[in-house]
Amino acid sequence: MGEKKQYKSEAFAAVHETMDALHQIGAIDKKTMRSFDKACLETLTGIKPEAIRKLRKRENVSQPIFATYLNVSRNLVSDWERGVKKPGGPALRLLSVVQKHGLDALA
Amino acid sequence: MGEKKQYKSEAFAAVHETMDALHQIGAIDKKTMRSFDKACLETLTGIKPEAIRKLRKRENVSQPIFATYLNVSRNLVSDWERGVKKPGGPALRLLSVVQKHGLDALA
DNA sequence: TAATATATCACACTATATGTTATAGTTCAA
DNA sequence: TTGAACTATAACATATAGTGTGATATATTA
Repeated sequence: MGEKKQYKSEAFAAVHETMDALHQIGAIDKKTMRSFDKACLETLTGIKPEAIRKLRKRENVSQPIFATYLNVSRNLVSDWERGVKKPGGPALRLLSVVQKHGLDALA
Repeated sequence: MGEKKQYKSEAFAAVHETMDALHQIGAIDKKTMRSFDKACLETLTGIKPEAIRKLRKRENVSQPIFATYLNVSRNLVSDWERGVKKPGGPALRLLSVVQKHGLDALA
């Protein structure tokens, strides 16, 4: 039903558009559509402390500024980069988005 | 130093570009630049349970799919929408991004 | 001198994960 | 039409660890 998903690549997104069109004209059923969607969803892996620091420096911002973007405390970013604490769940998704599209994607 | 920030509006972003250019040619110093940046950073407010549900329905996805996008558990989305639990920090930022740019922004 | 960035620590909180059960709607085949 | 299988959602309990707050200290920078 035109559900928006998250894909492993733009290629997957393109394929999904085709699948979606096929579904809308009745060529494929809902169940097939659902299982297809699930297969296309991306799985998130962890990120290493140094990778976080590199990412932040790539974006050329300080820890406080970086923290404000992600809506977390400044100390947390410091802890992440030193491996004291590890980002998970929503924070991991945010970092992934920044990796792919930059901090501007959060604006 | 061309730092990338998060702005309250596109107008702010435009103004920042100008400020950035002025800084690069030495018209303004680093300190002024920093304080300007801080003033432009957006403050995140909470989001009501119904707003989360509306947002998800606007994106036309189920709770499990929505959860996968945000990289949270399926039950958590249910709890958010019923007001049992409230998203904060990184999760709030993610929801804000989806509100402004849609789920595709997380792809 | 003053402001900023970063590191570091202690403490408390709650957001989140995980697992389970139940109900209802949908799909598909017998 | 019936029923089995799958999906979505709600609901609850438990445990974890991610996160926030506040403070201090050092080094850098305006």
